Amino acid sequence: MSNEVVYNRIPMLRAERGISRKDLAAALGVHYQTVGYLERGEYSPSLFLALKIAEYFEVPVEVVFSLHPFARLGS
Amino acid sequence: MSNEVVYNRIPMLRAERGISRKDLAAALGVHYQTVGYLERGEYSPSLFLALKIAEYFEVPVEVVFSLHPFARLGS
DNA sequence: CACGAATGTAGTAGACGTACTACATTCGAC
DNA sequence: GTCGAATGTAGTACGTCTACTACATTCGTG
Repeated sequence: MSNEVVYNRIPMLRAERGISRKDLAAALGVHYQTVGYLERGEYSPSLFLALKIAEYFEVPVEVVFSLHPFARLGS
Repeated sequence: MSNEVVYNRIPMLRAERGISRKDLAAALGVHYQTVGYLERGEYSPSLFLALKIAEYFEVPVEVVFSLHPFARLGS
């Protein structure tokens, strides 16, 4: 596909909860480097992993992932 | 990853709107066979495609895709 | 300084997602 | 019965996602 850019807020959600990448990876059942790749935007996760991430953070998928850039915190 | 089963309601949403697979595929910018594979559950879409599908149907991702089976219409 | 924790970079390997072509099947309309 | 539309099946090819290992960097603490 073309232009497959998916923005994500994993670093923010993880920072909010104060957990490390390693802990998040363990909770999701993926390799800790995989979380690193996602946070750096090197690629976007599979739908399966995205759903697990949203489920883990207890937020809708749209809160974590978006086709359009997220607004900065300062409204 | 293991057990990567993602359930989806694409056939229902498509039936509700009365559009063909070919039309949906064209609207999403993917091959019409790709939609067929998704509906038959042969594999789950990328997050990018999943977000576009939800956006197209104007519903949250969770309405279209789930890690757990959807309830039948009869409550 | 030495150490560990958290993160970034590099590289290989295999499974999955998508494109694409071609043909089969079902079904309604003419 | 013939035709087209919608759908299912088969198969190849390629790029992306994930796992995994190893090493580098930054930073706080003893």
